[in-house]
Amino acid sequence: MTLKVYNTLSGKKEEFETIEPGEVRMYVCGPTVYDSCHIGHARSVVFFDVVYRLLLSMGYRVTYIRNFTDVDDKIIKRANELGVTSEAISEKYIAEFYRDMDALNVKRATLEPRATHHIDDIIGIINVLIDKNMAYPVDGDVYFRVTAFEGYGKLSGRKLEDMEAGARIEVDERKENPFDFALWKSAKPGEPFWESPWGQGRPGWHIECSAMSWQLLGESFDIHGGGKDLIFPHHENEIAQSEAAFGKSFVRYWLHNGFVNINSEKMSKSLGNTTLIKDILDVYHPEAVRLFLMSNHYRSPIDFTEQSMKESSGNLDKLYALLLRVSDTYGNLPIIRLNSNNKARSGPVWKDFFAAMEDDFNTAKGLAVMFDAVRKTNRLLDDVTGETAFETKIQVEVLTTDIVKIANILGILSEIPMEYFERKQKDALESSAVDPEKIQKLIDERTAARKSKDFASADRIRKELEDMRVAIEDRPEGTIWKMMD
RNA sequence: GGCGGCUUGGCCAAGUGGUAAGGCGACGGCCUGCAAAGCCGUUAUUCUCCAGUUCAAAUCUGGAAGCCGCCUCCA
Repeated sequence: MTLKVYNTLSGKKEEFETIEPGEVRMYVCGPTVYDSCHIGHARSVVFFDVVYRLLLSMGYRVTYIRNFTDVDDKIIKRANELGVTSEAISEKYIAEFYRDMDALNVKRATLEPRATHHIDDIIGIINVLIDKNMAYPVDGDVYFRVTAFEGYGKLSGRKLEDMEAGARIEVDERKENPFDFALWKSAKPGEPFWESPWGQGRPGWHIECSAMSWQLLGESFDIHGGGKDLIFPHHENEIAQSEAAFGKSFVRYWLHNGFVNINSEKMSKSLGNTTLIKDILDVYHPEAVRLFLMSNHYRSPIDFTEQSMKESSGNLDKLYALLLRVSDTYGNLPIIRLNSNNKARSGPVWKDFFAAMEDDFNTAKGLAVMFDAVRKTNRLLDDVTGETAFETKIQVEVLTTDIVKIANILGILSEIPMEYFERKQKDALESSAVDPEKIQKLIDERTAARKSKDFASADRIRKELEDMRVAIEDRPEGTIWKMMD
C-alpha cells in the first residue's frame, strides 16, 4: 500500500516518498485576507484538511503550514475605501476565516504564519537573490530576473518565448523583461511600509511564501498545495525565488485543487455569484458542505447547486440515522468511536476506503465504499433475530467502526447523532414558525385514533401535519416527527 | 495566439486494457392499517463522434465536434 499523488510538476501520478522518513512537511497557500471566504476557499482548505488527516492516520509526523497573506494591494485598497488600516481589514477577515473554517470542522494547521510577521525573512531572501544576481533593484522596487532562472515555467509548462507572443501585460520600462516580477514594492503615500535596504516598502505577493516556507519548513519540503489558479504565476514564481536563492529543489509534490462553479458558471465577482461560506452555512449543515466537496475528485471542477447540496444533506442524514440506529440497537456507540481511533481494529471497509484515498485522494470512490457499508449495516440491522443477534452485533460493530473511522478522515459525523437530529429539528422549526407543542398534540391525537382503528382520522391528521411540512414516522417505540426539507 | 483539462444512464459521479462502483431520482416488491425510514429488484449491450492498435478499449493511438480553465487579482 503506497500513497500516490498527482504532481503538477511532472503531470503524473507519483509514489509519495517523503524527504525525511516518517515525516511530512506541507505548505498550503492560505487566503489573502481582504474579503469573506467563499465556497472556493472552502474547497481548497477542506481538501488539504483531508490530506492532513489522512497523512496523520498513516502515522506520519506532519508539519502543516497554512499562511495568511495579510499585506497586499487588495487589502490596502479595501482599507482606503473604508478609511481604516490594512491591519484592521486583515484582522477582521482572519477572524472570519477562522469562524468559517472552524464551523466546517477544519483542523488548525501546525503553524499559521502571516506575511507581515516575516518581513525580515523576506528581506533576507531578497538580499540573497540580489547577491546572486537573480534580482535587481530599481527606484526602491526589487524585481526577480526571470531569464536568470533556467527552470522558469517548469511548473506551469510554459516557455517565456511562448508567453511573450500573446502577452497582454502592462509594459513597465524599468523591468528588464515583462515577466520579471516584484519581490519588493516601494511604498506610495498612505500605504503601509517596512524599512528595507531599498527604502520603505512592502513585499511582493510571491516572496512571502518562499520566505515563510523556508523559515518554517526549510529549503526543501514535501508538499505544496493550493488552488489551480495559483500554478501561474504564484507557484511558478515561488519555485524561481526559492530555487534561485537556495540552489536546491524546492518542493517534491505540487498539489492543486480545481474550482467550484456555481450552477455551472464560473464563480466571480463580476458575475455576482460569489457564494460565501457563511451564507451557505445558514442553510446547510457544515458536514453536508464537506460531503458535497468530497463528492468528486479534487482536481475536477465541482458544481455547487441546490440539488447537489440537498443530496449531500440527505446523505448526511442517512449517515447519522445509521449511527442513531446502531446506538439505539446496541447502545455501544461510544465504544465504536473509541475503536475508530485505534489503527489495529480496521476492517475491510476501511481498507477499501484507504485504497481509494491512496490513489490520489479519490474521495468520490471512498464515499461509494462508505455508502456500501451503510447499506450493509442497515441490512444486518433489518435482519436481527434472536438467533443471529450476537453474530450480527459483531458484524455491525466492525462495519460501524470503519464508517466512523472513515468519517474521521473526511471530517464528518463529529456530532452525537441524537443531538444532530435535535438541532436540525430546532433549526427547521425556527425557520418555519411551526409550534412544536401543536405538533405533539396532533401526533397524540393521531396515536389515539390509530389505537381505536380510526384510520381515516389518523390519515387526516397526518395530512394536516404534512401541510405544516412535518413528516412523521411510526416506529415500534412510538411516533417521531421531523421537518421536511 | 500559447498552454492545459473535460465529454460515462434522467441528474451527480467512480472507473486508464479484461468486459460499466456509488449517490440522487423513477418504477416494482418486502415491511406498514396506510405511510415514512430501511431493505430487495429493475433502470447505460454501452461510455460525444469517426478511424486505428489489440484476442480484448470507456480505458491506448490519430482525427473531428462540443464544453471549460489558465495565460491579469483570484481557492
